[in-house]
Amino acid sequence: MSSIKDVAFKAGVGIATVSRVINQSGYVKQETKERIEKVIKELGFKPNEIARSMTQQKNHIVAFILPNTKHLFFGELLYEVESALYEKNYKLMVCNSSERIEKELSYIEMLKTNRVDSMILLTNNDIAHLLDKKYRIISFDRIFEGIPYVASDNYEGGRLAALHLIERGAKKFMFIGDDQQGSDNIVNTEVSKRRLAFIETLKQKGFHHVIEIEYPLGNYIDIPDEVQQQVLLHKDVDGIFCISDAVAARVIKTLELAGKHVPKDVKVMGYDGGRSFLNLGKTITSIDQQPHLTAKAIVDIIEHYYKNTRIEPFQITPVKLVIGETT
Amino acid sequence: MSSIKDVAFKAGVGIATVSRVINQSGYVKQETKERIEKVIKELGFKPNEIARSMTQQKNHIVAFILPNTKHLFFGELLYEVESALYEKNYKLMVCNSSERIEKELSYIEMLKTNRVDSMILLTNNDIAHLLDKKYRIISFDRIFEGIPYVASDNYEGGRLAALHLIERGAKKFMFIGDDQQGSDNIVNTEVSKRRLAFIETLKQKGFHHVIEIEYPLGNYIDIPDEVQQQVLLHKDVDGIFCISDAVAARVIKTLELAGKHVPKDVKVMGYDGGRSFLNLGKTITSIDQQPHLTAKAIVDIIEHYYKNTRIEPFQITPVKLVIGETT
DNA sequence: TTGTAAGCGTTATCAC
DNA sequence: GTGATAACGCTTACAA
Repeated sequence: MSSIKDVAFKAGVGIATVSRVINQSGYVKQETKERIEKVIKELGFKPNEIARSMTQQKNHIVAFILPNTKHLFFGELLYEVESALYEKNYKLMVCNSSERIEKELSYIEMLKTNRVDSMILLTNNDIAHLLDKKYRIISFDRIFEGIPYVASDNYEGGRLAALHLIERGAKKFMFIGDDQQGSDNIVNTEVSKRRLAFIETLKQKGFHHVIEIEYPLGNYIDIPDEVQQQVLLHKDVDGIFCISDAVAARVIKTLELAGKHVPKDVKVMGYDGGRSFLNLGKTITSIDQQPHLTAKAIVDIIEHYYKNTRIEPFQITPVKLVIGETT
Repeated sequence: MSSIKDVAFKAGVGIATVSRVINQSGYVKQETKERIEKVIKELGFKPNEIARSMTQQKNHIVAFILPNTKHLFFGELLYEVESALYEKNYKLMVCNSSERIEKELSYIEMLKTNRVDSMILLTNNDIAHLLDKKYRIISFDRIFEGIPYVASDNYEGGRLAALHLIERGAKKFMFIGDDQQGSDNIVNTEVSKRRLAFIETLKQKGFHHVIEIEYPLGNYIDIPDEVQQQVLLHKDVDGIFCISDAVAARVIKTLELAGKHVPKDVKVMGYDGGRSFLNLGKTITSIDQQPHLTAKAIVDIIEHYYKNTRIEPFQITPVKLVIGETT
């Protein structure tokens, strides 16, 4: 690959002038500029980004640490984040943590070694004390002291779910989620507000008894058998709000296998947007997190980091009720 | 961040010696080594990877260009590729092309500008002539002249599908796929062998008439209404093989809405592995591409590139029949 | 308006 | 065993 030197030599100018042309910085005589551009084209010269990163101590690469890219919501979020970054000319590195803290840490090292210069963090591990504030870090959904975060409006999501189930005529409610969502957990997560809002809203409307099923945080895909048993145990429940569409799908299947009709006997809602394209049977009523909006908020913060402008401590993006066939 | 210079100064040695210690190259007296390691720890020094890339003209970053990360199969493949690369200490950049050729080209530029030093390409666009053989490029599923590629055993997949449907008692067959899969297309894809094998195998078993429905390549998620109408039109068909689980899911839903029972009236198979965790209703019988195996094959080729060892022109990885509730 | 040269943080060569 | 020093390809003072 030809370098700036080759261009300078062939055009009979100094390398600084070539640099000025490719960066459109400083003054260059029109004539010189054209000559240089011609040579650049002839040689097919492209500036070496590694060398640029070297002088600027920045590479405009963002790392996204997330549990995995298999979960439908994560795949969508990743897609939106990458698309939004692309517009602004940042590049995205994916880092599957599989929820393992040691993998997360090894990825976080990339900030110290200048492999990436900013990082989006989506984790349930309590790694706050390991996050150096001097780096450009953004958290999604989890609240870490001193780290800006982005989340969709989980409280509103829980509220909408409660109101919708009430409107559909449900009288006896259940909430199903994984236990990291509890408000008294080590990791403070925005997600816990789904349950909170759901229960508070029901209370306000006169429904004081809500069955809460929480289970150990899993792989986002499978839910334990006990949960399914619990669902069948409470035969009078007719309105169920699940922490995700994946959980809702399982719950619906469990109910139907047991001879219950959804939504006639039981109304079931999920969370994330119901965009499950492999949705055999019914489409799920859900709360859409609108990942394109959270992605935009994340990229906004990243830009503020790079521009050294003021960063809001957090950004909450709107959610939307999506009515499917399960309520 | 402290540099190698700071370490050298504080340890009272030259920078070359420090370099030898961090790279475990060349001879360093045990005593010196220990002193340097102590200083490294004290300073929290980490070598700057940008500078390293500078001298080595390599950054061990791999780009993965793919249509999107929303499709379940892509999300899985991405996960497996990233995991396999992680083991070997490579980093992965994701590049959603949304099937747009200009985005693909802009990502391919990253090879020229040294932002990444190898690339996995998953595309339906005919960009063979734009791919410079001097770069480390690997294609998934598509055959481009002179570019090594990896694919799962699509022929075997089609064959297994035919045999399974026959075994389940189907007599009248249909294939549903998108038209880029046709063998006479501009882009030569391994995927076309699914159809080929399906039809050839049926013929061998005495079934000579297969209805083939092909439609313009879509976004991998929606299938056109016409396809669904076609499905209902051929009332005597009782064995359908679809190009993906996503398509199969739609077909099944269409059939069931029309009052047909799957699998009693019609047996339907998909492709990709049936791991649709949002699978309400029935689980789909499918051909598992075993993305962990293709991922491994891809990473193998990448390693050969870096080591400058001989690269096989292609790698075909095994598939597996997964029996669900739709056949 | 342009060119020279220092510097970014490493690695690698070559004396000592 | 070890330490200067040149390179890697660029940006950016500073001088001309």
